[in-house]
Amino acid sequence: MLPNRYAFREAEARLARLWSEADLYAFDADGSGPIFTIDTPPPTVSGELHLGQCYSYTQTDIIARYRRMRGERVFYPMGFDDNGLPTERFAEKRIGRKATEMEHEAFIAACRELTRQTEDHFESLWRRLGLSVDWRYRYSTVSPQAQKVSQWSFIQLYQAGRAYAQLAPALWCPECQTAIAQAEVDDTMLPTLFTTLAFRLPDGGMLPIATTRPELLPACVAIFVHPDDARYAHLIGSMASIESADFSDRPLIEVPILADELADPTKGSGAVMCCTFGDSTDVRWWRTHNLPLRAAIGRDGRMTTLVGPLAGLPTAEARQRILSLLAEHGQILGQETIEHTVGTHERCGTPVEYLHTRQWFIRVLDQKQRLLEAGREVAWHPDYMLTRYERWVENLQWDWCISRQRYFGVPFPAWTCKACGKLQLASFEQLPIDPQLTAPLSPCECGSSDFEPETDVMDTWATSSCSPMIIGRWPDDPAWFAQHFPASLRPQGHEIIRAWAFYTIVKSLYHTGKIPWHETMISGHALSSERRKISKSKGSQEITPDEVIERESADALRYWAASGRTGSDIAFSPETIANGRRLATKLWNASRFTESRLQGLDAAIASDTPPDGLLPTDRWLLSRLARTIAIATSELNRYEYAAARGEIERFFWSDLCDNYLELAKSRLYGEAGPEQRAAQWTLYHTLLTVLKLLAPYLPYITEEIYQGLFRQWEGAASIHISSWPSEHPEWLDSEAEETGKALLELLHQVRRHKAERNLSIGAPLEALHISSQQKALLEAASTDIKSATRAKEIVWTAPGE
RNA sequence: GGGCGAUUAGCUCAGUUGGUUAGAGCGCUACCUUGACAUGGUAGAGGUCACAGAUUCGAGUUCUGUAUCGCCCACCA
Repeated sequence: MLPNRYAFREAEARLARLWSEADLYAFDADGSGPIFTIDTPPPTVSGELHLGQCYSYTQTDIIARYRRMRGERVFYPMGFDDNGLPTERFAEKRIGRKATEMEHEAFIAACRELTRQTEDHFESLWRRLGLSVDWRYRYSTVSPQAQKVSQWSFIQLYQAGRAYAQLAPALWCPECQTAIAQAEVDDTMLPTLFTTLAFRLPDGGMLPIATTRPELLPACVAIFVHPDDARYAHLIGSMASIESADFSDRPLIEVPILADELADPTKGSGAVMCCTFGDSTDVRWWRTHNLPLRAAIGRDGRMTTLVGPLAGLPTAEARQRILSLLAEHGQILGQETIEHTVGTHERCGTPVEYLHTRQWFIRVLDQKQRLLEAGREVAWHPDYMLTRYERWVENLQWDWCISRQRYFGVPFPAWTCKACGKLQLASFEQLPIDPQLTAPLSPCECGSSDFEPETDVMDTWATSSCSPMIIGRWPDDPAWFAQHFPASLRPQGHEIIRAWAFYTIVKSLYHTGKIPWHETMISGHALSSERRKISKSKGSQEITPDEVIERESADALRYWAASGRTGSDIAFSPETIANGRRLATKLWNASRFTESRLQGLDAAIASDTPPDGLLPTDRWLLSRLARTIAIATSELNRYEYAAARGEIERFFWSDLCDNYLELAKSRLYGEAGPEQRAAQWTLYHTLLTVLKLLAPYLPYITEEIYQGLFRQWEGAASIHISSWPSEHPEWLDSEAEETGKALLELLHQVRRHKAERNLSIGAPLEALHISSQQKALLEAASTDIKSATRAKEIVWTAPGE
């Protein structure tokens, strides 16, 4: 017997244990049937999981559960992205010391221990949330296997000429002392002193130049004006200069005045310094105009010897000193404070610089067309997300920089020969390898065995972009790889289409010539109640997933996560969570009622074959159910989980509970006989179907009811490995639906009649006068009409009477 | 500045190819302890579908423009 109350805390914990012990979600490698492989996003191990992640991971789980019930062999692994800068910063924060202040080995060991603990914690939350992951396949991007894949990928790309090292201007974070990718740069509004400097012209005239970076003056290599700017047209080609003996290695900075479209006549004086490098325009000009390189800022963010006596100062201090020196010499024409956006490193908030360093790149610029075609081969849900990918690819400016000057990451598996400078790659058998700890297997072609190991590590994207290959066991297990690559589905957030989706497509295309997955489901963000992105909102006032689960149940949290259209952002909503709770309670009570009315339940009721003598009411409900199944199925096929859920709920709440149960009550309470059996059969199968339809959303309550009420009659050990309801076109019955509509209208009128007279809905009626065109249809449902209206007698009158 | 989305009831959201009085839940009002459920039920109030044009017999739905918000990118002298 189902108890009166559903105690979710006890039940959810117990069921989660049960599923785990039964390996319920184990991938069946030897079975038959189509394989559905999910290229799960490995959450970054850089803090706690937040509600935003519960939001998107639940959506994926709903799809996984749906597919599993459809008979597909779902391969649903889970990974954790636990190397690279984000994890290092997380570790530094937890340890309270910086990586640069520790022994290399000790820092790595601390990172490993911390990530292991954190990942165990993540796993327990995911289990509690009910994610139907096959935990035997938990992976981590810093694991030996993932490192091996990542290093082998690099070696392959290098040998194919697609990876190369180059001295190049790269975005650099002086705080983290590493190159970073475009994708890691945030815009921050900062107040800045905007200073106008006086450059001298050959004719003795003066040229005003406005700048926010006066400390880069020693790195100034040119001045640019717009070719159409009448004020300066006559100056193009001549030189401008400024005295700089106090703060530069050259006493006079003298640079050419050049013309370029990118100079904006409306900004500052219309003439602008080009320094190597202040911003990306400088980089562009440096390239297109073949300008010399003068690096005023070093890797540590301090000034180089280019600034003469000021060498070694941090940039901010150098700026102050240079400004006061310029002021002393009367070289400042004006100053104002402005607000402007500065590129900052998203991990630490430090303004980024462009430095000329040796970095590893993967060539992508020459493959835009192929990458666009590949993107179009993937089915995007929702489809407009493809456009974001296309715009990103079309607007790519640089090749993909994959190297980082950090510690806890995947090393580049290579050494450089000190004698001849040739790069030596590790051999496959050596992988994974740290070239700083292990030497090459053979000497260099030139005969020397004196090698300089690579000290860089790869950016996290370089490894996480291999996720379909990591879960596909590339290249060690070709049979497995053939089964799981391309993967069926990549779920991910829309903000990283340009990063994760793009990089994954790049790698997949370069290594296999194929797209990495057939479909991708893009999720939106969960926003806090103030409509800010949850992962970015600061402070501890934010409610945690554990709290919500403890207070409201995992089912209720999942219910919220399945609201809203696929891909759209949604605000955290306690009201929606409460609705989830209500739905669970309603399911529980409807099931208890069903259980009580199905005493003496037998195999015939549980069988798929309906008994003879279904009443119009039964046939109406079944017809509505058939439509609900069809709609829910087609919505889930197009990854619109919320639309599917809405349809199921409407059917359950309104058709089944509010109407059918009231109509069928007297049959269910009344005498045994064909009419009662018809109602029992209808109720049994309708409730079971509703539970199955809701099982992907509310895995706990549906399982609890299934175990208590249905398992003994159904074959499956768990609702989650039972079969998804088939569509039953034979239940569609337009005549019964007509009757149903008439019945509902009748019920509505009777209920209004009672409400207007402040009568209880159960108040008996002496006689119910029905005047309807559909008398013939309704008459067959007399028993049920009396049941729902409590009419003692029905009097049929002709329409118009 | 560019791209993509959003703007519908007090709140959170649906509205698939343009077609009769625009939907749901919450909240609100009134009533009902009815033999599953008061974590319930019934009935009801509440919207000039951001704004301005255009196309059409007909526009929440298509087009153009404007405003506001979000994400992404660019700019950032």
